[in-house]
Amino acid sequence: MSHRQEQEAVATLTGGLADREAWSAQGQCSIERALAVVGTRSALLVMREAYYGTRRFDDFAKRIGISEAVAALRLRELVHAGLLERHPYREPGQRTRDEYVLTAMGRDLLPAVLALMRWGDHYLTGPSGGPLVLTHAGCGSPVEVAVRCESGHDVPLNEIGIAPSPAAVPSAPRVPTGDVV
Amino acid sequence: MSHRQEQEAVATLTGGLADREAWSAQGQCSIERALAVVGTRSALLVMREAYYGTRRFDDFAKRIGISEAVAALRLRELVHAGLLERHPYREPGQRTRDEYVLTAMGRDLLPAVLALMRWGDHYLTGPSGGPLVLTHAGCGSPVEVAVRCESGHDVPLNEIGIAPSPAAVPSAPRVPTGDVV
DNA sequence: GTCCTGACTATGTCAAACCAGAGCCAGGCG
DNA sequence: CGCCTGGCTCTGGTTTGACATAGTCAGGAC
Repeated sequence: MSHRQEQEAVATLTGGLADREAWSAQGQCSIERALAVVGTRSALLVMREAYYGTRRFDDFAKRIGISEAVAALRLRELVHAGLLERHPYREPGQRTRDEYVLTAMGRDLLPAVLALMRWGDHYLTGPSGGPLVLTHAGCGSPVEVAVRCESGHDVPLNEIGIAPSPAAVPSAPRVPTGDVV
Repeated sequence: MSHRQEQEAVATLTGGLADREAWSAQGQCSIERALAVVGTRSALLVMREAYYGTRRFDDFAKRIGISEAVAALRLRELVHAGLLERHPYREPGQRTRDEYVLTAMGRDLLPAVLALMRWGDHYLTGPSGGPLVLTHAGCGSPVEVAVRCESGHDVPLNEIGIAPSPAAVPSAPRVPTGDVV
């Protein structure tokens, strides 16, 4: 069943994973877990609006173009999942309101959303690209999403190796949440 | 309605976008377009399997854990959208079959899927991280997804500037001399 | 007080996503 | 020739996502 498949797969499965009859990514896969949280259209669009700076309930609903019922539901879920936090605030002379602000967890999803956006720019729009251009505020160059390794090499997509996590091995250097910004 | 919002937004809206009452990302947004293609759980999981090297109909259904009806539907959609190609092949001594292989368009979605996976590893699993480790085949270091600019700088998430694309905005704000920000 | 606005909640409906199980067709094998 | 396997399609049903409309509730403005 797996004759020429390995050659042309994007990633290379190693360390016992190569026998695809022997395992399934089902259940514990991080992609599935992520999709359980932000796997709906409206959830990702809520995050998009949050990145653009939207904080208030009505604005989310209006700017995304979803009903208030859906906005309420989605915001509640995202707060519960930890991507957003809800807290009261008050503008001078106004009553207290609730606003929804990004947490570190929510901010760190941005690369995934950006990657999706860049892909859409490239393949799903006309030759002019997408409607928005993202630039590095420091230098003005366009922003891109790159796959690379921690040694700093750019990693071509066909040079990715996948191995089972060394769960039994003493913990590799792990960034303790929240400093990536 | 936009008082203190700009300060704490992740990205900075520029070039006329700052007035959020005046525009909406609705409709032309590349994120929305991308979601129209891979916005379902099963679509992204099909892509995941394709990255792992899966090519055959039954294997997609079995390894993802979706019904064959859904697999058939999703594969047809992804072929139609251009992420996969279907072509016949035959193993020696076997009858001809169809296989589904990634196109460039499909391969280029990998960074988005990887970013999602890394995020899931980080925030949705225990301290040991996700079940799979991705490494650069060349050097063995773990793979990560980075946001950076074309000049090569790493771009902290709060240093992203967003401007209307000079080509794609029909009315309103002109940004004449290249990139402002 | 009454009004008005922002932030929701409630109700009822429709479509899409998914599942389980049965059926169907092509073609190599015995 | 009939069997079996791979690769689907069909039927029928549930769950989830979304919409539109209407209602509630708190609290500053008047």
